[in-house]
Amino acid sequence: MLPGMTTQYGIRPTMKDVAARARVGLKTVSRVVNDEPGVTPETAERVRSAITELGFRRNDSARMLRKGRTASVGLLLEDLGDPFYSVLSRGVEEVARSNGSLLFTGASAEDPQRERELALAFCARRVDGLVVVPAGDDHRYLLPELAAGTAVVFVDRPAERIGADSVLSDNAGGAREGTGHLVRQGHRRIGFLGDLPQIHTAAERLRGFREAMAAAGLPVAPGQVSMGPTDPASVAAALDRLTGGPRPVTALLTGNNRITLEVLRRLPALPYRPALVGFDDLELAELLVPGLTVVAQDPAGLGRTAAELLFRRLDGDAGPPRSVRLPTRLIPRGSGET
Amino acid sequence: MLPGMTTQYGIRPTMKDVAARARVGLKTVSRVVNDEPGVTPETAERVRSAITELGFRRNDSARMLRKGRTASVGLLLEDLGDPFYSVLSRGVEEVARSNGSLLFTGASAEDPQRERELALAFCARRVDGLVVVPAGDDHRYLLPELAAGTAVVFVDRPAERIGADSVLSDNAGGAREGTGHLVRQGHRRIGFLGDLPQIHTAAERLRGFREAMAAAGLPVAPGQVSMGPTDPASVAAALDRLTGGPRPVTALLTGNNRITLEVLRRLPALPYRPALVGFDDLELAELLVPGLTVVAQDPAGLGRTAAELLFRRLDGDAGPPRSVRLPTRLIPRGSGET
DNA sequence: CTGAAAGCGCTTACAG
DNA sequence: CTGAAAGCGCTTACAG
Repeated sequence: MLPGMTTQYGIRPTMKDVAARARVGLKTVSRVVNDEPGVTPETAERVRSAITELGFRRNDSARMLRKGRTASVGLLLEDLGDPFYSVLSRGVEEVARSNGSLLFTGASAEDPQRERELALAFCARRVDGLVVVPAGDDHRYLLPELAAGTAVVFVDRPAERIGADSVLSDNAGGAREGTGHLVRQGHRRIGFLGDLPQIHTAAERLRGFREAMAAAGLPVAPGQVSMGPTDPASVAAALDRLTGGPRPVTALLTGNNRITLEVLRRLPALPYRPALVGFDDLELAELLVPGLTVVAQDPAGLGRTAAELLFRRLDGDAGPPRSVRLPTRLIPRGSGET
Repeated sequence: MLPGMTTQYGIRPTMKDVAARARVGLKTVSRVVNDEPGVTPETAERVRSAITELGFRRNDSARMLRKGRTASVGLLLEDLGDPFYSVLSRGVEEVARSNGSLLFTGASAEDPQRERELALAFCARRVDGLVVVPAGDDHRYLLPELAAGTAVVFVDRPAERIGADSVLSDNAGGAREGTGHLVRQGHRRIGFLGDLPQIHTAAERLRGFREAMAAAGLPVAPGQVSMGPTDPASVAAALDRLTGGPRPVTALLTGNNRITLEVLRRLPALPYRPALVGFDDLELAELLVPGLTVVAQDPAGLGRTAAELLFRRLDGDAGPPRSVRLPTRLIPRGSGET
């Protein structure tokens, strides 16, 4: 216990307790706690002593109930442990902090039901705003919240069936660039190994892949594309299909960091080594032999941009829903230049 | 807007509004909202209609002000984007979710002042408990909070100057094992490249290194140890010192994932290639050539264990402060076996 | 089965 | 400069 403290275990002193001890009114305590003017130095000093002695700490939850705003925002994403999302969340946290907001975080694990429960739980706590990496494909459940004034910005994937701000990477453009890069290396049978097709980013990257192939006049046989879950076994099976048939691919564009990782792990087991471009950068990519060529997104930028847009809305910006698109960047390091 | 909804922008309906519309008392609405018994089906139905029509959603912040517990916990760590901490936070999040709690997250950026501000901000929101990766070396500022009943568990690094639960990796043991491994490969001049010595984990790992060297009867010259900041330039300079003098080290134990990463990046620039064991596993470690030998921690286990301990405290466990130590695991992959 | 009153810990709007 | 009353949106403890 601190010197002079008289706190009792499990009992939090309130402003009322402070007021009693300092022999002043409640409002005077409130003035001192909030640095409002109009308190004589002597009175203020008496209040401050009482605060220290009792170990008083203002209850911000009660305060916010009265004030209306909670100075908190919710961040909802797939998986806190995924490097892509963890860097994204760092971006959101930085902006939240600099705007004086606390951050609720939750993971949906790609489950629409869980996305909805978490988003509504955040809203029930009356967060001022929500940054959402959506898992579901229908966000109308947020309409009452939007109507009530809760700001919502979607990031990485767009809002579905409601009008809301979104911040996305140029997924199709990135896939076009990655594919075009492989085409320029002379590849004609290029494979695309992507995530579940109902995931927006996966569909967009597949679209970019197809566009680039079409632009190069190259056909895409069904056996060149595989969309599905990204657990190790599924990716391994898909890789075997793309590289194992009568006409195996000579190059591969992998649809996200988890897929790229699994493909890299399986590469030694393949009968040959296809050229490889991965969507998303990996931390040791440059240290592999050959270095891993990637289409890099800017996860920190996605998070920062989404959060900045959110706070602009909270500051009163009431324009129509905005859609921000962040560019991707091709980084050749060797694996895609064979 | 949903069919039949009459919500007005920026105005949230309250239980009072629902009660008025359903022509019942406030308490009856409360009963329906909380699935309490003692409401006739007809009355309940009238209330439910009013809830839907108004788009009512209970204000959980107000609820918790009255109930006492907030069903939320705070997680405070160094950096949300660091893979080690992001996996740790996933562990905390999982346990929080399964205990029905929401999670506040904040990053201290290794700044004691920021740690304190964030921890107290969480407490001001009246989180039920706090999981803290501490940055500072004096946590007495939390004494009033502990006294008031807020549960606090320290993770990755211990509490300083207060008694509180902690969940740590066996840092000294892991460093001993990594060093011993290099000794068994025949190395005699082994270097240790660690984080700032005031960081508990860094000091512990250095201690383990020294113990293993002493146990092997090997001297440790000052030029074999470097403790300092982990930005790229500092690590590069330290590496040059350890490998550049008249008696360069033949093997190296690196003190954490950031340091290992920087050393790996600089390795090609060195005149020779020292054997290398890294503290912390890296995602692509097995795919490097040679594979990276590591002393792996269990970050998810640290997070889960800390959160489980926290909720046990919240469930009433009032025993003396507990200190849990999680084992590390040596994973030989090639870089340490030369 | 139903609801009016008091209270959770603050701030707001006023009055002195 | 100071403070009593009302209210934020709920739940608790009672009474009918």
